Amino acid sequence: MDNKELASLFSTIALYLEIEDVSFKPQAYERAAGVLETLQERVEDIYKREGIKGLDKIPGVGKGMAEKIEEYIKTGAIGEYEKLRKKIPVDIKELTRIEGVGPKMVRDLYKHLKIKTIADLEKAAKAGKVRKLPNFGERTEQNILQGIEFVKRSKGRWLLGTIFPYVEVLLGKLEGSPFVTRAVAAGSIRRMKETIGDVDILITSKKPEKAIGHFLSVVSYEKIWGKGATKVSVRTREGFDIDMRVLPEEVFGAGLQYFTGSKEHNVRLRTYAASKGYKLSEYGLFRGKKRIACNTEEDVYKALGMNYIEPELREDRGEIDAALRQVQGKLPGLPKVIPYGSLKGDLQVQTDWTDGKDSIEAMAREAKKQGLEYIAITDHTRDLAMTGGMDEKKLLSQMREIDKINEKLKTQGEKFRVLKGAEVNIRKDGTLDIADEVLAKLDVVGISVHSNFKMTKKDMTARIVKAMGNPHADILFHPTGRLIAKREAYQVDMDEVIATAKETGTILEINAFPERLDLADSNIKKAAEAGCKMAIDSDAHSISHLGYLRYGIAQARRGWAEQQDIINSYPLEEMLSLLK
DNA sequence: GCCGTTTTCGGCCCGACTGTTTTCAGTCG
Repeated sequence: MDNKELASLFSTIALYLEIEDVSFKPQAYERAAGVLETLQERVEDIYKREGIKGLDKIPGVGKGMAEKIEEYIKTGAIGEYEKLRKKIPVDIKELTRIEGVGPKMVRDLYKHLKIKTIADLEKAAKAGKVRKLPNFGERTEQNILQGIEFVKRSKGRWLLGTIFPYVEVLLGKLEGSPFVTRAVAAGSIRRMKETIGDVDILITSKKPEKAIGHFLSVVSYEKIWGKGATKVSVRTREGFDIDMRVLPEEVFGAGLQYFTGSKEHNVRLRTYAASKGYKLSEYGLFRGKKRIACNTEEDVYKALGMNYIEPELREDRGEIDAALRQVQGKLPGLPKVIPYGSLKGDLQVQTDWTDGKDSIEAMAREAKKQGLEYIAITDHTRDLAMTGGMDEKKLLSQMREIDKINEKLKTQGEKFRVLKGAEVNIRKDGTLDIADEVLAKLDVVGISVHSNFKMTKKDMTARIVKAMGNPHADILFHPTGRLIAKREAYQVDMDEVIATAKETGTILEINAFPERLDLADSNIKKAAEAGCKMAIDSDAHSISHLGYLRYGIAQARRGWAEQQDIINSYPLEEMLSLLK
């Protein structure tokens, strides 16, 4: 049983309770579901160790839900859920994925037409039955059909690395309009979440209608979901949604704060504001009718007695309390998260010696161009045959090649250094696939798991821990092996890996490749708290991938990491001194 | 059903847009 199943059950219960018009409970279940979704430890393990009391300690979980979790662990089912499902036997989760369809609509569709699934609904809508229901109409029926089309095609969330470059270009086009004063991304893009559901854009303008017209002229859209005086939302040709809102310049700060989210952060912030006698909305912070703050986000947080909170931290993971503590001079305050653009090197780069597309020299020159001072060439090793993995002999010959390139760069007056490295495979038994005496000659030894992903947690942990004990193993690359939306992380005890990293002085990687982003933010936070050092690497396989470093920095920021935690933000010699 | 700078009971974020209505409920973010 994993936490996600339970989270899904709870959010389904929330939907059922909304159908029944129960007040407040739905939010409670929804909140608990959100917490369980991202909880690191399995609830089953918590229960085994601390019993129902341990469950009660999970934020958002109280006595009632703790009992339901216990019931689920013991019996594999939750009676309450089964009861609700029997009463309204519909695939509510699936149906509410359709844009515009919520619990109440599901209730009516079931009541009148016995609709239980998306397939039922599609059939009824195509037959024109839906429009005849009370409070439904032709438009609603059309929207439902279009929504169903999207659900069918949708792959769900999009990788940050896919959406971010698109949005950068779009913002440039928006700023080019005389009707647009400012254009910024808000929402999960601004928080740099690893995946994005849809894109939120905020602009300020004195002529909202014209600004909206300009937006529609520069975006290639497939459909307009809705359009009002201050807001428009579209589905792009690429297949994701953009919500754009126009704000008056004077409330930009409050609006940006609100639309940046996260929802959980805002709920907590508003609740805190209310407890202090304020009202916070996208139009500002108010005391009674009087507006106290609205121009900038800094003003809003400051008026609430807090320091500015970076967008990447706004996930309701204790940042509000930390900001309050900081102002009172108490610890721990907010972290001073690592700034963008502060990396001096990249410690995982592949080249055309194995599965990369570009030469060592090309990678070096591009990295230099992007402001770096060093890169480590870390091509794959022997066991990864499909990439042309290098054996000791080939590795030694690559090292000679790197010497030549460094020499060449030096004679051309370029202040840049190419480091010798490798991405060495951790075999099933925890040994490495390159001999120690060759590893000793490398500047940077990365180690990683590329085979036997399906081992038990105990065996996988032992395998990785053993490899980290190798005196030449500098950095554990992509520590959990996950591929976002493609492959689950392998089973590994991260607490033990983090403890071993600290003990052995092994660096943990924050792999910036958009579909990896591995370590995940929650593990970065743990590693930083444990005092481990980390490295943000692009894992570039071509010159165009070197720009991925910014997603790694974003991930580090989301994990509350500071510049001192990240070894490749240090100058070369200092960085090297931190390796084994 | 949860939770506590309102602290074990009494609250629980706030506003825009849509589509159906004829004053508003539902949905979304």
